[in-house]
Amino acid sequence: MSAAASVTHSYGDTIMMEKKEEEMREASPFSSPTFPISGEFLNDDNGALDFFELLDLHQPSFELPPSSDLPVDPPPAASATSTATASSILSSSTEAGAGEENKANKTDGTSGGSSKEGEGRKKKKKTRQKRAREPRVAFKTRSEVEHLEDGYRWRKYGQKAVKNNPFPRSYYRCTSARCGVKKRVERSPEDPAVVVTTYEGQHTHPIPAVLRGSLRPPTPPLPLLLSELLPTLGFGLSSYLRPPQPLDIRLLAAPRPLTTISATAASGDRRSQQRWNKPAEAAAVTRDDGLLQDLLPLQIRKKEK
DNA sequence: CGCATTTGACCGGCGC
DNA sequence: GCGCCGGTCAAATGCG
Ligand SMILES: [Zn+2]
Repeated sequence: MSAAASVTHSYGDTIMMEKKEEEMREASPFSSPTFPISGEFLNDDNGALDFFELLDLHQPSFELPPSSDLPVDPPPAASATSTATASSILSSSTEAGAGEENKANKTDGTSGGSSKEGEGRKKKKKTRQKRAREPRVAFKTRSEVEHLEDGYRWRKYGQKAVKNNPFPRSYYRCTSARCGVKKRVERSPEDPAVVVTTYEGQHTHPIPAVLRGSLRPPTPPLPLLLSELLPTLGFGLSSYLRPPQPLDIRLLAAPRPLTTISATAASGDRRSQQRWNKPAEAAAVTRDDGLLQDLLPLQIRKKEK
């Protein structure tokens, strides 16, 4: 039930505007402080398990094994500052009863106008390989802006509207020649302030030391932390991890954001979910230091245009 | 002029 | 078998 479409209003205005962001930023620089961070990690062994799908389809009731070898700590709810929307970052409980489908407008011209001008598209690879089910890692970040800087260069190759989510999902691919890492970005249907970034694959190259002038330290912040946690799950994620950082001016205002890490692992039939709540300091993820400062000018410059 | 984004079409899987 | 849906391609467009 629930006409998901109508959800669009209130927040929709704020978020929906893609280009309008710029204006919005200038207009309300501090109205909604964006701050990180919440990360969710999930791994599909071979079944391609999406936590999104889990959320959407299975609802909050995860397939958690009763044994729950891992102590699941209920997030104390991110006690966000007063100004911000203090909501539990780990909002696993998404749409309840999301089974309704509101068919409003389909961009896809499957039916209806089937007037294709050109001709059949080129025959792509005959053997349509199903792509190795690479582990997927999802990060949840509170941010107004969708562009979260993670140090890599991405090329957008698609944008699609997903069901039960008024916000479109964007598909990116790493621009490096050999690197086939993909990433998709979307906003949480319930909390437009939350941006979920899902990475898929592993980079086969070092981080482009771009970002003019100052570059980030070669030591990835998060991996260290996870390296101790992941072994429990039975896979090495440390290689993939790279928490996106909201590239936002206002972000700087946030001193010590709360970091919530959640992991969902799927091994064959079993699924185990883990959640960690740690202060940012402990995670040391928030070593924004001078990095953001460097990015600032870059952002501003863009905004200007 | 090169490259990133935009955007509609197409495709393959899955459920009815 | 058809239609829904998520995912990808590629031509066109925009931007520096
Ligand atoms: Zn890459």
